[in-house]
Amino acid sequence: MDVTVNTKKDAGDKPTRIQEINRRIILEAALDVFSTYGFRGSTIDQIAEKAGMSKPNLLYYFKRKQDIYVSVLEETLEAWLQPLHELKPEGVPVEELRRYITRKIEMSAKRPEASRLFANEILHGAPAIKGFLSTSLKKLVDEKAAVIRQWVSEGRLAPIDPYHLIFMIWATTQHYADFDVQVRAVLGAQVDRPGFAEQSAQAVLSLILNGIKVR
Amino acid sequence: MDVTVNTKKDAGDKPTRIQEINRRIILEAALDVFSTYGFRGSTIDQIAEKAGMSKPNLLYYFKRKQDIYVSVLEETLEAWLQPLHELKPEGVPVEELRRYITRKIEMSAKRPEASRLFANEILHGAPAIKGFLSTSLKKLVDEKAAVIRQWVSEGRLAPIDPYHLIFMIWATTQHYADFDVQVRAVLGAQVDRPGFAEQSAQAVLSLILNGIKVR
DNA sequence: GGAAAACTTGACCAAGCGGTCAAAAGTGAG
DNA sequence: CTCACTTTTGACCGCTTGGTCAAGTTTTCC
Repeated sequence: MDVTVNTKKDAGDKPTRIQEINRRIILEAALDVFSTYGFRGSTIDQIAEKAGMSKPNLLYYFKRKQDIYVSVLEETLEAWLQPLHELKPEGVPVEELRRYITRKIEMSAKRPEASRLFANEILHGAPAIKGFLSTSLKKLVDEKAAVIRQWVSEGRLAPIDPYHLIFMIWATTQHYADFDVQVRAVLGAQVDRPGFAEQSAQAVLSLILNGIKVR
Repeated sequence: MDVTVNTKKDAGDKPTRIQEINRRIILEAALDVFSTYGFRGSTIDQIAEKAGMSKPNLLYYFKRKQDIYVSVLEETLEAWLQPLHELKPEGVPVEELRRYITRKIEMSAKRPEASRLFANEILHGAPAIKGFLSTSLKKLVDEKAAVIRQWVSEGRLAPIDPYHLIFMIWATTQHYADFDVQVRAVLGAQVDRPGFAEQSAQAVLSLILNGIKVR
């Protein structure tokens, strides 16, 4: 699997109204299907049905299954990394991290499919976004790790390796989306009670923030 | 996909020497393949090749692809939950949790394929082990959550919801196995430097333990 | 050593799936 | 309205893959 995007009309031709609408519909259907069954587990027919069109019609907009997949991935990646971009060196460390964690939890709760899509992609070796991970993502993380390290060296955070801190935040915030069935199996119906998301967020927040506060 | 195991000689017939050997070989090969490509992404041929036998021969031992899958899952599940079993109410809370976390990290480091196998299964809705999750796993977690809650109520741990604590431990300890490519993309070669595993373990441990220590 | 049972495999089948194609139906600018 | 262009689809193709089968080979046990 390579990373080439190969949608119809890649060249500058501006898309027609119908094209815009149908691309959107397809990508939404594809996010649903891919996040549930993974790349290999999903079929073009499934996506086509969910999008309410015939398979050849779908293939008219995206020439290959991979193209749909990569497009969905690219579309969501941007939004996914946004919260980390907003971690500002000039803020109060604990507050900055609190906001970052809160935003990540919100995103996982609001768009669990997106979370699962990435989880699945990475779990299987990230064939489609490996390049992205080791360039853009690495750059962003390096940058923010430096910020955190600076905070630590100023004594405004407990000493902790910034990379590991970031990984832990990722792991915990995405857990409830990615492993939803497991959480449900253990906690049962209470997962659907109002306030559950807030309660989880509170637990994650308090544990991590307590762990990094200077004492 | 249902949960029926349907291996040959399910009935009491004791397996022959050859059967024992070949089942083992197959299950090992299957763990490798399934953990890398997921259930749908794996083919019987791949497993057969890795196991060094022909496809029909493999199917002589496990009648269906699912049977292999479920067997691998069951085999590893037991070991996977062992550390949690060993969380003892009579121990010193922080030390008990330290040991639990340490053991979980060791397992993830030593058998990342097992971790990925579960992650993939759960990510896709746990079709094969949903029943197990909501019975055995739930029972075990309920039990240990009660232990932790008791510790908290005795003031020996900072107040935290025990279920969320357990989820966080799972999330963080499995992250390095499940999202290995991402960790590698960000950290580069240092992942392979000796001592990296210990360093990660230290980071996870110190953050979680600091977060739950009474202050 | 030989029969019965266990094991192994090449050849094969049917279903599923990614992708093509040619022809029909719809759309919109002049 | 018309004609060029875009969009839609039924039918189809070839390859992959899960699973079968019958015929061969090896092991076991007397």
